This record gives sequence, structure tokens and C-alpha cells, in this order.
Amino acid sequence: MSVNFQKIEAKFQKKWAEEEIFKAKETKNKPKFYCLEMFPYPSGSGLHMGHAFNYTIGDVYARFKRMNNFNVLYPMGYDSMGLPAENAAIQAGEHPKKYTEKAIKNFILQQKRLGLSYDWDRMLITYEPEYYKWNQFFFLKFFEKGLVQKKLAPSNWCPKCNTVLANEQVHNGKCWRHTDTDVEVKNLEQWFIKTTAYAEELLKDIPSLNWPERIKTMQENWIGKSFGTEIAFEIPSFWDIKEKEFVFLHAFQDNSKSAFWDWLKKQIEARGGTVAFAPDLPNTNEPKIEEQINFVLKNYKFNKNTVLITHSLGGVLAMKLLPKLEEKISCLVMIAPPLKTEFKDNKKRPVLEKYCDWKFDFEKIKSRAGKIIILEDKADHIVPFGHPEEIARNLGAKYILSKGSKTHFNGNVEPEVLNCIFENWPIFTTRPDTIFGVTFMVVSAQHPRLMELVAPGQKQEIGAFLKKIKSTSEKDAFELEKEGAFTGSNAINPLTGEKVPVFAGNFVLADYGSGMVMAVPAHDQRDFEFAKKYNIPIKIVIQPKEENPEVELKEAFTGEGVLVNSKEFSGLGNKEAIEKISSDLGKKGIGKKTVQYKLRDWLVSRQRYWGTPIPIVYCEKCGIVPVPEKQLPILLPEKVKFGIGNPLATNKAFVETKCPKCRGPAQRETDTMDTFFDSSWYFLRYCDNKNQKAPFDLKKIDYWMPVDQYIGGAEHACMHLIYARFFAMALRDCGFLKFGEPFQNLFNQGMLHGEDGFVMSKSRGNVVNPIEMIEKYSADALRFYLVSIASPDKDFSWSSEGMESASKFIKKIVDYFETAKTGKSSAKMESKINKSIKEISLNIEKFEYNVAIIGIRKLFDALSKEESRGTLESFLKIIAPFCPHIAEEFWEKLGNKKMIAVAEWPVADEAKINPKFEEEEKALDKLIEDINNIVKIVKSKGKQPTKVFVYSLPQEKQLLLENIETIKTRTSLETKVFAVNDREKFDPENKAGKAKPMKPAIYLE
RNA sequence: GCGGGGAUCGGAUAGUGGCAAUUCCGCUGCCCUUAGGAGGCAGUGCCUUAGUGGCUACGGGGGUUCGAGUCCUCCUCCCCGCACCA
Repeated sequence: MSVNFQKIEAKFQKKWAEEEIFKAKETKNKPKFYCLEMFPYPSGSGLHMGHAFNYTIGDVYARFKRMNNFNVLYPMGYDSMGLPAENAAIQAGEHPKKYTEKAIKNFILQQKRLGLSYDWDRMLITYEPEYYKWNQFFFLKFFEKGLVQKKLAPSNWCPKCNTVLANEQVHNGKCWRHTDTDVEVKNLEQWFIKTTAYAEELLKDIPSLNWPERIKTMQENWIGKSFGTEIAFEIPSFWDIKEKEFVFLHAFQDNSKSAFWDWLKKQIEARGGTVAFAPDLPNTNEPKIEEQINFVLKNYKFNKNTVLITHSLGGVLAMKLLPKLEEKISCLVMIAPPLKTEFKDNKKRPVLEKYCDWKFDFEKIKSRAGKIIILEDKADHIVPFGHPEEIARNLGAKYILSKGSKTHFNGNVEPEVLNCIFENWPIFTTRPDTIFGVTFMVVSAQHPRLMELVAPGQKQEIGAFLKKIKSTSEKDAFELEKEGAFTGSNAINPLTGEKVPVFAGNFVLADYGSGMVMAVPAHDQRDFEFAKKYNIPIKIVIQPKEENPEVELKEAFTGEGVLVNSKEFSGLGNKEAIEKISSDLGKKGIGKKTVQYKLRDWLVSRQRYWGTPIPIVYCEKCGIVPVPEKQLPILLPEKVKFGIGNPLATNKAFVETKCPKCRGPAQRETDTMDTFFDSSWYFLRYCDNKNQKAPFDLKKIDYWMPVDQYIGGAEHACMHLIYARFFAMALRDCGFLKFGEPFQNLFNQGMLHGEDGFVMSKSRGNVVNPIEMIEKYSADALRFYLVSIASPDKDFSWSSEGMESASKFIKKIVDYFETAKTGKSSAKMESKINKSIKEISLNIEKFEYNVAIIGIRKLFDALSKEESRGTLESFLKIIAPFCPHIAEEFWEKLGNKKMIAVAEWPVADEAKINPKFEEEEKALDKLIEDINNIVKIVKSKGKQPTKVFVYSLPQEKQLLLENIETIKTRTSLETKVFAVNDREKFDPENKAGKAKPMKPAIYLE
């Protein structure tokens, strides 16, 4: 008898679709359950076995939950923009859209053939403008919120991808998509999303997530919090302070003694500088620009040595004043200057609106100052985020984003102000206790500001060094020898006053801390190696117990000890010294305890075509202008020329536009977004995928979110899973969500390898195609095999024997149900099935599918030719999540009208579970084992037994009689059962006397 | 180096502190057979035996316990992730 699996599969796949069995609607009648798999990147080569594995795991769960009376949302979509599609399309000479469209169609067909129970109505495709429009929308929301920033930073460039990559997408110095390609570090202006703003929350929540331990620690390491101290090292070669005249201009409603002014004055004087002019401005409560300008010009003569320092509104005064000067001043430093009067606290300040016209002649201002430095407070409560930055951009000024000790730099002590004036270079260290042992500094060779430090005489040497390390960058990072070159600058140790040389080095990261480290060769192995190589002195400041300090070190001592050569701190234990030195530095305003994260901001811009256009316009007059929401979506033009570089950049129709603000000529941003932007919120769109007016309806989100079970590979631990968590938190703070953690439970499936144990790949020829397996064995057999071989979270290798075995088992089930009779089940069977229901339900719940399968096989073995309708139905229900097609088929044959996919999961009847049956079964097994053992012995003596006589205690005879058929088949012997007290028993050798409880006696003939 | 996970029959995979061994594969034997794949039954650590017994054994060493594959501790090996993070 052969079954046509293909026919059954097609029949029920059609029926599921027609009856909309899997359509999810919001309802209060049932608890909701959101089951989600990481959506695929639809490649041209179609569904691979890893996909099939992932989706089978999810589908079993969704089906199980659905049968357990949950209102299940189980959607599917396609992550369909990005580089591989673009590259593959170019190679195939096709447009990426056409190419991807085809791939998706193919994917859908293949997924349907696996019998996956998706609600296809909720499908989403990220390349559709209806979707990516909302990417742009969120980008703008983040922009408003100050979470988007364009900055010059060391960026990872993949020469194969021809674009920059996010930090997360660089693995071991290589591109995550091109494991043979080194990324190059380039200093580029790129768009960043400030994931670091949520570093703390991203870290803090991790313990509360029900995720695999592995993933949680990976994220913890990735975020990488470390506690330490920030210490300002002055690098005085920039300044000859004694020549300068410092001038202060205070803020609105302030005076020359408010905020940090007094403290700053002392700091300047301590360095030998003079404060030439620090007036109380006239009418500071109702200031008038003309009056203040006249006052300042009357009382102070600006000259080429003037260093003008302003705070807040003082900056506006400076910007109005400078164009009136004839001579250029030395330097203008503006602390938190506002650009207009739309302040963050929403308080109306008509006085300030009247203060001036708020229009600035940036070109003129620029020409009146030798150097301009602007400082912004990231947590400013008054000046809106980005104002100082915008001023800096217009002035071509040096811009520093930092954090005041009080918001808006209102503190009495503001080290950041000093840092930006004196070119202090703060460094981060976890070992402030070793500060007396600093003998040099090392700045990252990739640091954007490196050249500022290089003295004219050292330019050549540094240039040669940079060239050298670039050409050796292919070497693996970890065995790279530490190298460097002297910059010609010196730094001053703030506690000793010692001058130490500043080197550029290849072992310092540009984007961790401040890109410069204090080097303590005696107590840091890296610094030690560097010092040895360049003959830099090594100064021991921590004495390990009982060791002679005169002995020359062979390596750095990094253990605990007592401070020596450390002035007043000598004698302290080094742990204590960390605290003491930090607080001492704090008091002096040259250091503070801080935390550092390894997490970097998310670089989202890509110099490629097949992505969401970034909704930004560059206007000659207005600068960077976000596109107004009403103009969204900015469509990705379909007609483009692929060639060298980004095809958007050469597309005039796309680039040329009008400024949304001034209607003047402007250019569009031609970078597109990282596709991880798309995948960071797709799970929200599923909740309301057809919404034209909003990314989603908040009520629907409230109903479905968060995702109850997320399923996917571990490769996204530090990419997608971090971005998506960040997105949820950011959207929450933008008012879109009520929660910050989108995925409560996460399951990671293992990696599926080829039969040879290697990753499946065409070049190895070990690829097994799921559709071929479905055609050869049936979808149910494939599904059954995939979940039966190993714990789903363990890696495993494909096995064709395993596949065969699963297929045989499925056929056995089919054969059984085609011949089984409906009648009565034994109490034993009732006990067994109820126990199985209990155990298997728990196994599925815990993703122990392989154990569930073991249980199913055991249960199946126990089925007799005739079973009750309830037993048969329960069995079908149990197998339904794994092999839904045949389950439906025989469910229907039993006369059920409603489909099994929505039938109720069986409930275990505890009363029917009786351990007695198991004991009896064990005893029977033992009896059969004994008989077979004796047969073996007897045969070895040359006899051929054909009959077995079993003698039981009287009360056990009935039980044996019931099992006489079993004994027969399992021993292949004619079987007769007697009770020991039966008079007419056949017992020529008097074996009956050996019978014991649950252990009958045996005679063979 | 740091972190995570592992090590159980020939292979894979189960195993609440209570008789170690589940299921699949492989192998061996027998049965069935339309001779074709298959299917059924049994066996598969060692010894012993017309059975009801003994021994060995959960990577290795210690420990807790009446009792440990399971809990604690140290070590070895394997896999995975991160790694010049100051």
C-alpha cells in the first residue's frame, strides 16, 4: 500500500489557506501568543536546510500553542534589501528589485510546501516603499530626539562591499560577509545612531531576559562596561599661555562670578595666564544686543592675543560682536551656545526673542577668529540638542560633544570647559593607581586628531609609520607587534608635572575611550612591550610583596601590591589607591570616575544603492535639513546605472532637489541605510502590516507585543538582537511603545552541517535541499527528521540514514492508521497515553523536541490493532505539530469536520495513569529476555526449542494469558501458560517450582 | 587571556540525588517474503548460567551524602563566542 504524500500535502495546504485557519485576529477570548522566527534574507538559491530547520522549530511551537487555545500570531516576511542581493543582481545583469522579487516568490512556494502555518496576510517585504517609508519616518524621529548624528569617525571600510560597515559587522578585523577581506579603517563622515545612549539599559536588562546564557554573555561582553577614571593630560605645545589675554562673556541672567567663571579664572592663572576682561554685562535680565556690544567694545580692546570664552547667550553676543572687529582674535571658545530661541524647556522667553534678530553672518565670524572651539553638553536641558553642533558646522569650528558636571555647564567646576580650552586630552584608565608610573602616552594611529599633535619635525616619521602599518594590516590583529612613532608632542602628568612623550601607536583603539592612553610600562604588558622596543624608561610604582624593586622586570607586573614612588599615595594598597587618587583628581578638577563601554554608536549609512534612502537634504544655506514627514517616502529610484560607486550619487534626478526649508537648490543624501535598520522593527509591523497612516496602530501593538517566543540563529547575538533591543527602547522613549524589551523568550537553534560534518556549501558538495527531501520522502518526514535527531539548540550533521528512518516511521504511522480499528483501549494503553500526553506536552513546551519524538515512538509501539477513538485521536493530535499533513488526513478519516490544526490539545487524565502497568511491562520484558537467553544457551548445546511453557503464580496467570501473543512474537516460540497450581500442566522437568512473584518459571522444548 | 557550553554503549541521543541506559543509526542472528527494496523479532560492556547471579562502567582526581552520571571542588580534553577595550 503506498500513500501519495504529495497529494495529501497539497490537499491540506490548500484547505488551510482556504479556510484561513492561521489568520490571526485580535480577540479577548483567548490569550495571545506571538511566535516569531528571524525573517530570511531571500537569496536567489532558495530555501536551504537551515531555514527549513528554523521554521520547523517555530511551526511546531506555533501549532502546539494554537492547539493549546492560544490566539497565535505567526507571521513571515522578507528582509530583502542589502548588499548580497545588489551584488547578485548586478552579476546576473538584473535589477535588484526584479531579482529579489523572484527570490521571494520562490521562498514563499518552498515555505508553503513545508506546511508552515503562517498567517500569510501579514507578510511584509522590506523593499516595498510601504515598509521603508517607516524606516525613514523612524530615522527622522530619532533625528528629532538627538539619536542621529553625522560625525567624522574612524570607520570600517570593506573594499569588497564598497561601503562602510558598523562595528558589529566586523569580525576579527574582517568583513562579516567576506571572511577573507580585511576591513580598512578610514576617517569618514558618516551617519550614526546613538546606540551608546542606551548602553546602560541594554546591559541592565540582560539578566531579566529568558534567553540562552550564551547569547546573554555575548551581549554583555559586547557592551563591555568597565569602570575607571578619566584623567586630563595637558599637551602644552599648542599654547603659549603667557602671551594670551583671556576674556569671559557670561550667560543670560548670570554674572561674572556665576557658574564656572571663578574656578576657570583660577585655573588660567595657575597656568600663568591672565584674565584681561570678565565684565558683568549690563541689563542681564533684559539684555539688548546693541547695549552689550557697545559696553564690551568700550571697555576692552580686542587683539590678536585675545582668547574669548563665552557661556550660553554670551556666545550669541560674541557672534554678533566679532564681525564688528577689525583685527582677528586668537581664539573663540563658545560653551553651549544657542542658535535660536526655541529652547528645550518650552518656557517662553520673549526677552530673548527681542535680544537680537538671531541671524548670524557665519563667514564674517569665521574670518575674525584664528581658531573656534564649540562645546556642547549632551544632556543640556535648555539649548536644544544639535544647536552648538550646527553653529560649529557653519563656522567650520572644532566641535566637542561632552557632558557637563551640571547640565548646560552650570556647575562651579567644569573640567570639560578647561579641557576644550587648553587642549587637554582626557584619557580613560582602569588603573589610576599607576599614574605615577606613566612614562609615555600613546595615541591611536587612526585617530582623526592625530595630526594636530604632530610637530613639524616629526611629520615625516609619523607619515612613514602610518604608511607602514597600513601595508601590514592584513596580519591578524592579535599577533601584531606593537609599533609606534614619536609625535613630537609631550603631555604633562597632572599629578607629577612630568613631561612625557606622546607616541602614535598601532595598538591603541581610536574609538574606545578618547583614543589615547597613559602608558605605564611597569604595570601593563602592552605598554611594557612598547617601552622595551623603543627604550622608554620603566618606572615601578606598585611593589609586589617581598620582591626587590631593583631587579629588572621581564614582564609587566599587573597584580596587587603597595604603591611606591607615588608621593603622598606611597604605602597605600593599590585598590585603595584607585579610590584615593580618583577622588584627589576629582577635587582638582582634572579627573573623574567614569564608566566606559565597548559598544560603539551604530554606523548606519551605506554607500550602496539597494537600501532605504536616508531622508536628509543638504542645502547650501540651511545646512543639513531633515526631510519633512509629509514628503515621505523618498523613493529609491528604479532607473539607475550600476557601475563604479553608489549609483544614487550619479543619479541627477534623485540628487537634485529643493531645500524643504528655504526652497532653494539642495542635494539629497545619497547614502542608504544599513539593512539592520529594516530588521530592527519588522516584528512591530507584522502586528499591523497594512497600515498606511502609521507604522503601526498602538492598540494592536499593545495586544500582540512583546514577542512571546523568538527563534533564530546565534549569529545575530551582537547584531540584530542588539539593534532591535535598542530600537524598542528608543521607540518607547519617542512615545511609540510601552516596553523596551521586544523579545522575552529567545530560542537559538543549532547549526545544521552537512553529512561530512562541515558547513553545507555548494563548493563542498554536501548541500541537502529541503524541497528534494520533501519530494523524495514527504514534508512530514522531513519535519519529523529535523526535530528528532538532536536537541534543537545543538549543532548537528545531516544524516541520510536518519532521514530514511524518519520516513519509515511516518510510513508506519500511515500504515497503522489505514488498518487500525476503532474500538476499545486497554487500561494499560489508557495509562500509557495519558502519561505520554503529560510528558510530551512538557517536552514541546521546553523545546525538547527530540525527547518528544522519543516519546512518540515509544507510544506508537504500544498501539494495538484496535484502539479507542479517543486514543487514536489523542495520538494524532500529539503528532499534529510535527507531521501536520498526515495528522489532518487521518483526523478527517476519523470523521472530524473541524481541522486538527485547530483542535484542542489533549489533556492528560492523571487518574488513568497507573504505575502498575509499567511494572508489569517490565516483568514481561524480563521474562521474554530470560526465555531468549535460555534459547541461546540451549541452541549452543545443539537443541532446537520450538515451544515455551511459562509457569506463573496463580494470580499472575491472567496477565500472562493476555500477553501470550506478545511472548509468541517476541520469542518466535509456541507459547503455553500455566499457573503453578494447575493440575494438568505440562512440566516434565519440574520447573514450575522456580516461579516467584513477577518472575514466572520457564521450560523449553 | 576572558567568557559560555560540553565529555554517557561502536556513532548520535535521553537520563527528578535512589536498580544506569531511552530512542535512532550501525552491526549480528533469526523469521517473513511476491527474492525487491522493505517489514517483523531478538541480540549488541565483560564474565557466568536452563535464566532469577556477579563484575565493570557515565573524561580524570578529590569531596558532600545512607546513596552521586546528577551537587561541590580541582584537573584534562573538545566545541563556540570575544579579544591590543587601556
